Amino acid sequence: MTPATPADQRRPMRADARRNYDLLVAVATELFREQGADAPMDDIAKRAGVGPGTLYRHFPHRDALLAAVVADSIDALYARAEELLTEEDADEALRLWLVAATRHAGICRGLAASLVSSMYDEGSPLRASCDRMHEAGARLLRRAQQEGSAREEFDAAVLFELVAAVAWVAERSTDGLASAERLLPALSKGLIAGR
Amino acid sequence: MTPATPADQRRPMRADARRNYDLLVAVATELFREQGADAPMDDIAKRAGVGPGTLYRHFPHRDALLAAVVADSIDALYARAEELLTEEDADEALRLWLVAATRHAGICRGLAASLVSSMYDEGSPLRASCDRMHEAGARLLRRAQQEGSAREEFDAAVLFELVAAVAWVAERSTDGLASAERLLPALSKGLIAGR
DNA sequence: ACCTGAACACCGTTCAAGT
DNA sequence: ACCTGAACACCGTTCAAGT
Repeated sequence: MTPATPADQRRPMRADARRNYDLLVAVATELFREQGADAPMDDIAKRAGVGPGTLYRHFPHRDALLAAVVADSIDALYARAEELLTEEDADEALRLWLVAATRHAGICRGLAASLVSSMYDEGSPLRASCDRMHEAGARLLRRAQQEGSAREEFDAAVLFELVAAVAWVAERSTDGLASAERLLPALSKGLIAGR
Repeated sequence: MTPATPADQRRPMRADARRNYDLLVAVATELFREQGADAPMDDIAKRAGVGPGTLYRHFPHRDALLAAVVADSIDALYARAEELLTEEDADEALRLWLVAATRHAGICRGLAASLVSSMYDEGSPLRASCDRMHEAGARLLRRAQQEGSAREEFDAAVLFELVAAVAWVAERSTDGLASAERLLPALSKGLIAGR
């Protein structure tokens, strides 16, 4: 499968630049978790002790910073997908994937929105993350359609959007992840019982 | 059922104030539709030809303005719910409600988010709209559970959140409502076919 | 009672000057 | 090659002065 090759490992950087890069990612991870993905860029720069210009040099858009912040979690989620592919019950594996993916999107408020947007935006820095989640979901869905009893008419794009949508609700509900867990069964089982 | 009694019909106002009030709602309706519910307040005031202070006097929060803007559509949606309650097939009525409610949330980008937030916020000016949609959904769901084959374990809150979530996805997908229509069947039928 | 618009705070983003 | 931070643009919100 596609190995993780974040931008920060490809290109060599001057030592002070690398220090700033890493520091900015660490600080952004904190602030995004505390305040959501729309935390002031200025605050991130300030807490990292650099000028705003430095922040924008490394990460021209907010999404570029967000992509760096979630890179590791995306790796973990992808690993989880591979694990689930070895689960004997294909339907159950798909259900567990929905749970894992929803939890992942809960890293910070606003992530679900950025991920969905990147689905429709070729040039987004989050595109790689989006694609990997998409691919992982596609495999699990296909297997559940062939070996299990997942309906044929749905595809990975629908899967991805539904997960993002549920994560989005969880973001603004006071009982957070609990609300996501109330919603997910409706996706797995459906509101109307099959004949 | 609860009759529509918008704030602007209860309290008498000086003629110029009333003119400004109505103008602001009309202008906001336009701008929200064009640019989404986060259109600059200043632009609304400017296009209406009033100072920002006047706007804030009538509508202390953005949501107060949004509530006034969607009041009519909420009435229409509620009427649609009553109509659907007379439909013979209770399951089909519920399905059609999902479609109607999703379309309604598509009035402007950002509406779904405000509606969901108001669900968890007692004091929100959108609370009344939220409650009416909630109530309408509850009736249709209950009937489908009793007369039709809707699953017992879901409630109106779940219904409301799922509709908002689907509308939210539609807002940021390039193919708009079409994507909502791809997603809704997954809610009605469910991803995994019942035994 | 209501309106006006200047004023302030806040934030994203750029860029000239530095090392 | 990279950093700094002043500067600008933009927007939400308030409030003193007006009618």
